[in-house]
Amino acid sequence: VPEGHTLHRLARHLGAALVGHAVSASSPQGRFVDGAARIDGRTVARVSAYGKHLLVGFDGIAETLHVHLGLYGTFIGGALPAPPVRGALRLRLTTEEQWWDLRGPTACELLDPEAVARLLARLGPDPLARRPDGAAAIERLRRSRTPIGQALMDQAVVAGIGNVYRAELLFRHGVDPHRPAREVPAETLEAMWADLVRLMRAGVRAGRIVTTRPEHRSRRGTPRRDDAHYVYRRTGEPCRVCGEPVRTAELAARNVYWCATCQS
DNA sequence: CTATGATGGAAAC
DNA sequence: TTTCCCTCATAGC
Repeated sequence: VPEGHTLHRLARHLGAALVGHAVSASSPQGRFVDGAARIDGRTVARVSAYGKHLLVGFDGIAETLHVHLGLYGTFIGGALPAPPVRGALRLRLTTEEQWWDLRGPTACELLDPEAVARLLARLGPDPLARRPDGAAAIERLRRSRTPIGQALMDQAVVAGIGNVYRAELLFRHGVDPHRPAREVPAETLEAMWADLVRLMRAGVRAGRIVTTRPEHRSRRGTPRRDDAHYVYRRTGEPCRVCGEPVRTAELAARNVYWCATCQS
């Protein structure tokens, strides 16, 4: 589920496995052969995530590996021996101990420092940054005439939110996704940001998105997947708070889910 | 087993 | 506005 939490979790795991280690790099699929050759044998210097973007730096070259998983990319690894190469394997990295396979990414490329700077410059504040800049994010929302459900998905406004966090955050604060962002009270936006930081940090820790409060789940203990969300992908099912059927519509080219009673 | 749609975003039209 | 990336969880047979 590659929203921002997935990328930050991945950066943490990749960093622990690769930083300080030399990697062998190959592109069995054939679409990143030159890039793989450029990093093959080099030592990984740093791994970081910005919004939904992953950056990997290497000793000895100025370029940075940039990965964006898109809608269905995966980057998974484990202890050697590596599994047999299968299907469209864009990039395989191995150390003496571990393998990491990248499949189906939207972006897998080497960027020079200027391109990295341009990439970061077009991203809004990341709730998962070490020092999240809520004031800047709220300022961007307050200037936006677009529906808040659309503005939240704009990576130049907030970096790392995807369709699940959008729907769930708006539900938790009783805000209709179609409401113009600038009409949402400042105190609501501030509460939303603080909540978003908490939710996404929990998402990094758990490796999944859980937004329901315990009292709104059908059972106690660790929520099952069908108990983890208030509205996301629950079209027609009863709202966990008021019982009204959850609605769906298209907003920012994606399905948005909301409760018309709880969110106004 | 196959069919479907999905958490995203850039490029092509 | 449409296409593409070509994975993976889930639903249905």
